[in-house]
Amino acid sequence: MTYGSALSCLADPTRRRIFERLRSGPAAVSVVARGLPVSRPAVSQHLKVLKDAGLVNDRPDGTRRVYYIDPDGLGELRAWLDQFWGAALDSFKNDLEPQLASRPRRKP
Amino acid sequence: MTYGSALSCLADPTRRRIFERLRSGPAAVSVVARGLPVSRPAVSQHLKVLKDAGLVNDRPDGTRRVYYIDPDGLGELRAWLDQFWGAALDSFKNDLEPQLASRPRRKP
DNA sequence: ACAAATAGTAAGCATAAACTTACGGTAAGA
DNA sequence: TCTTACCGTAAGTTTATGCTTACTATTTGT
Repeated sequence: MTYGSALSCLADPTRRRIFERLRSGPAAVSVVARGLPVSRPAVSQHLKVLKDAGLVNDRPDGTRRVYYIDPDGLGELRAWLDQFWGAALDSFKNDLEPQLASRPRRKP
Repeated sequence: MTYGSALSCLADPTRRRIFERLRSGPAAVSVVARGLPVSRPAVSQHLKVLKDAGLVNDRPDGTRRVYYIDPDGLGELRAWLDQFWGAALDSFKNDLEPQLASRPRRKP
């Protein structure tokens, strides 16, 4: 259930901004924190959550720590999302009105 | 920013279960509530949130209210997600190591 | 060796939100 | 008409979590 944690992560606006910042390339924690309205420790905590969810990875660089997007986590999320497409969906929406299988009424 | 609310919605496990239940076809509120460990009003509240996010729609059916997945909301979410793919991503991950543009060091 | 820079962690607080029970409202069948 | 089934909303409680301010650790450069 790793897509669950991925969704939890990206539900937070600040975490989304961090993630979108990383889309333009790897960056160290303080670099990411610059331009965000929260403190650097907050960014550290967010990055930890993102990493636990498999959405980012990090790499040491001196005293710095460079974070970058991990496509694997995104892949799982996308795979889960794609389960919701298919012919059935549109046929349902466009009022073909299938007969609602389990529908206990008082009298047939 | 409707993908934001979509992500918030699907971050909740109960809401995900409701959404996945609807994947197998439209269903009334009490039918959805059956098989879930929460009360029926809770399901009603969740469905309202899902509807506000554009992920589901509803249709009256007597005293019942039939909910079904709205592909439009899913589309926006998917479009946002797709922004994170591209050649850049994999080149970043596989240690091609771009030079980290903004990197103030004490001495060059 | 010492100082500076960078980052992670702990403790504490405040807000959001998910759930329950109770109530009101509408549509259908006898 | 009156009863039953179904649904949404209000009020209130509890839990989760995002943020801040310390503090500690590690690495680099002089």
